Amino acid sequence: MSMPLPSATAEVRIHEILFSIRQVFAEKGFDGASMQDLARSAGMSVGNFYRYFPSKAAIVQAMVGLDLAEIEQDFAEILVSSDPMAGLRAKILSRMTEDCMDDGQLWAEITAAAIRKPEIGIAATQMEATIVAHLVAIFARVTGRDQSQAEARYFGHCQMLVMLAKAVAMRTSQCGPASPALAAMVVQTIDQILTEIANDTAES
Amino acid sequence: MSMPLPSATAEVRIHEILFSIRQVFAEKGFDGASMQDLARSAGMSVGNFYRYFPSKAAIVQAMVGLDLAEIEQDFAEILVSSDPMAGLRAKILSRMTEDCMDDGQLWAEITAAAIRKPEIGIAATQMEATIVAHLVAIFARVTGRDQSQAEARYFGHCQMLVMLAKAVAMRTSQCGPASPALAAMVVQTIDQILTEIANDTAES
DNA sequence: ATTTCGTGAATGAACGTTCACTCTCAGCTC
DNA sequence: GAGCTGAGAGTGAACGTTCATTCACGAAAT
Repeated sequence: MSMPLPSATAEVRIHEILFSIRQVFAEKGFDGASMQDLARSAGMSVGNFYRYFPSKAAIVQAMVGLDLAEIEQDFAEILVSSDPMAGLRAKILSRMTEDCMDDGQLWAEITAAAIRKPEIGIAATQMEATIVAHLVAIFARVTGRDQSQAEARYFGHCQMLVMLAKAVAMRTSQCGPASPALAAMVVQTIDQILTEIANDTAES
Repeated sequence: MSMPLPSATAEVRIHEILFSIRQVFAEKGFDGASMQDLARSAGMSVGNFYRYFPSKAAIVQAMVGLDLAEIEQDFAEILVSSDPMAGLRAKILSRMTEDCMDDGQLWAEITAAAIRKPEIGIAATQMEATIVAHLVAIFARVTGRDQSQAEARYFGHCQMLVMLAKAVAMRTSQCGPASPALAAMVVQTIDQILTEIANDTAES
């Protein structure tokens, strides 16, 4: 479809491909999207496509990796900001309302595929672990505890936050934007988790 | 594979087929499971299989319908019990620990397929609506409000509960049983939703 | 001159679906 | 009872399509 763009290095090229493929994968699913479909959406021939990704699972792995990199950047910004807790809250809420429509669909597919293909499952599990680790780091900073103490205390909170965010995204892509009543419940739950942690600062 | 069993009516037969198919669908996914696979698992030929289900989507629709019927029976028992709130809580928690391993996998597949195939999406949406309606009925009874008032007040709570239950089931099938910390968070959140409603009884 | 980037036809397997067919058995006539 | 009938349950080969993957080959770039 799109002109190949005379662009730079192979890694950049892979990013471009992943970006242009994204929607096809979300719309047709892991098994539903054929290599022919994907190659066409990437604006290249099948043969050439295989030079970039040796298998379908590799595509998903790369896509997860890309999403993770993006999220890690968000976390980096939040961690060094003056009010990490507020920044985190804003990020979570914006994730839920902003780009969900596409992302939720994709996550539903990845979640389903993760259970079947071990390689995808590993990537997905690793992603959650990484996010949780970043959340723990933020909470450690906010409460003034060290990393391991924060992990022991807030591990469940972090997992809960991740699960909630994913669930909302998936629901949104299936049913359309959440009803105000549901949105209110979600926000309330998140706020409660966050304030419970914020009020749990270590005495000096 | 299995002897045809001399069993009764066509409807019963369909239940048997759905039961024996379930696992294949969960393991291979909507597109991944072929009609040949499914027919073999049902212990019959492809041709005969098509006499029971005209398409793959029809299978999922029937499967959702069966699950819904089962859930409706659970709700019926809860509604007439002496302490519906406790019964409901027990049911939700048992759903999350008991049969999740298989069910979560299946729900991940259905959720993903629901976004792609409108017919499946409709069935899934209807299922959620039905469950929410039953929850509203229980909360109406517990708080002594009428149906429409209960709906206006607790719609978000109900949707939240359904979303949470689904999310936990899907997570369990992907990562194994939730960590104690996460389980505690989930239970806490559910209990909070339920007690918030229980404390909101209408003054007489 | 060699590596990289690109093509798209070819291949063989597997797919969803159809179809012509068999088998079984209850109900009917004689 | 013997013989016919037509409907329901079941079969599996066959059809046309699409799939993932490969490959022989051309164009550009170093």
